[in-house]
Amino acid sequence: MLDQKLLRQDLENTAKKLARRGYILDTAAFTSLENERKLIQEKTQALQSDRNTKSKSIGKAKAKGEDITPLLAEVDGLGEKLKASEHALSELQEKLNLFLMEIPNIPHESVPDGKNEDDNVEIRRWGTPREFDFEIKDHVSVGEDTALLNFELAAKITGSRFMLLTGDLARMHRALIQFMLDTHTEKHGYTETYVPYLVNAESLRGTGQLPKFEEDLFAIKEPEGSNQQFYLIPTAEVPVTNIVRDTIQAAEDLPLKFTAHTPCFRSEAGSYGRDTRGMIRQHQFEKVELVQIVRGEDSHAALDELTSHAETILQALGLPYRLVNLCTGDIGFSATKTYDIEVWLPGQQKYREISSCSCFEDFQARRLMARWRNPESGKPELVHTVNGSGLAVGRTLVAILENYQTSDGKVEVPEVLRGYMGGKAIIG
RNA sequence: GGAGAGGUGGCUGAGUGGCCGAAAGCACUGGUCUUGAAAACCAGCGAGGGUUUAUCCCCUCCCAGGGUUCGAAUCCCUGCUUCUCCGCCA
Repeated sequence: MLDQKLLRQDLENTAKKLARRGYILDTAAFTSLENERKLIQEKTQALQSDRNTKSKSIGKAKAKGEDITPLLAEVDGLGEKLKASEHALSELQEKLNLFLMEIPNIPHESVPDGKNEDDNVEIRRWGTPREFDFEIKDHVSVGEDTALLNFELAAKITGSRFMLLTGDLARMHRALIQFMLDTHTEKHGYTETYVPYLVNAESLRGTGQLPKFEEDLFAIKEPEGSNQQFYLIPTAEVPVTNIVRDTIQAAEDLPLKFTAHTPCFRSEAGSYGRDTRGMIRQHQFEKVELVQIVRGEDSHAALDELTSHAETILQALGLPYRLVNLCTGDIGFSATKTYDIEVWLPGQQKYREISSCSCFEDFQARRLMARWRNPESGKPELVHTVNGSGLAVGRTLVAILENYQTSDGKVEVPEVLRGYMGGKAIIG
């Protein structure tokens, strides 16, 4: 959520910045809502003030034993008026709030202009794609030919866009998670967390998935007699970032650095026909997430640092990748800047997203009311949030299957994973 | 699932209808004292919003949402949640 004050004081300029990402801010609608808000709020507060002073004088008169009937006559009807005014105000504030909640974040100056992913800017490449001296397969063929990956069974058990891993491939999947978590906790200073996979609507509002993107989520059927709606998490970002919702952090505790492995559940609404083959786009996948809660001035440096932490994993696994600065038309709703890390997939002859690292500045923090106490002012200030995948586990598995396939249809185990796999060097 | 007790500022915790945004203690900040520090003493110290150049002033907030009342932290209802005991369970 953007700062209301910013919209009031610098509306045209803000609209211009939002236009860079293709969002048309309805400035006339905002101005009229805001003007009405001001009017009704002042009226309501005047009525409240009136009620307070009159009620106090009744209390005092009563204490002195005076007759209060004339005073009671004075407040007659005030309650109705006040109630009506308060009601109008809360309705208006709800409208204004919804309006604000649907405005995306302002792109950072360093984000390149662009319409869609074709306009993203490559920053650097790491590693050299391997030359194969045999006919290569894509990850689906490698997995199915070794009988370690099965989509048909998953479709029977559940439906499309699910997968089933067996034997050494399931083990490698687990090994990847362990390796990523160990690296981030031991080498990069993150604190491992285990979090709920079901979250409430308030948490999803805090990180920006609600109210706008409900169709991307799996909602749990509401329990009988309860008014709590739960959702399956689309990313660990939601439960982990919400650790700091409604808190004021001490300055010396920042930055907070959390990592968590969780499954992620996405309905993939609007992606019919995309990546239908293979495990690139699933309803359920595992991810190791990195989250940093930092002071405002540190957030863009933190983004660079966090991105490099994710890159470390690919480097250790020996998987070639490139780093991309997403353009204004491709960054997510809540992000002010996003780097995508794209891994090389020989089966597709393409670099494909394997991690997305974003800086949100205070956009999430404002919704979360996540603050820290600045010792210089003594006042609470909004924190900045930064997060990224370190990495998407399923897609990492895809990259290994394709990059490490052998001429006899097996898969070599990357060196760093062998310790997690009982020393195995080849699977399949 | 059953029975009971709770949820108040950064923390502990008092407050059962008006004089309560809220005692007291801790923590924190500033000062006195001290060569310095500690102790002691003095003072300050919740958050959000409106208005304002700013001070002032005003409004809201004692888990959340409703209700009663001229007036609610306090009374009533619903939900959430924490703790204790019993049952069940991995």
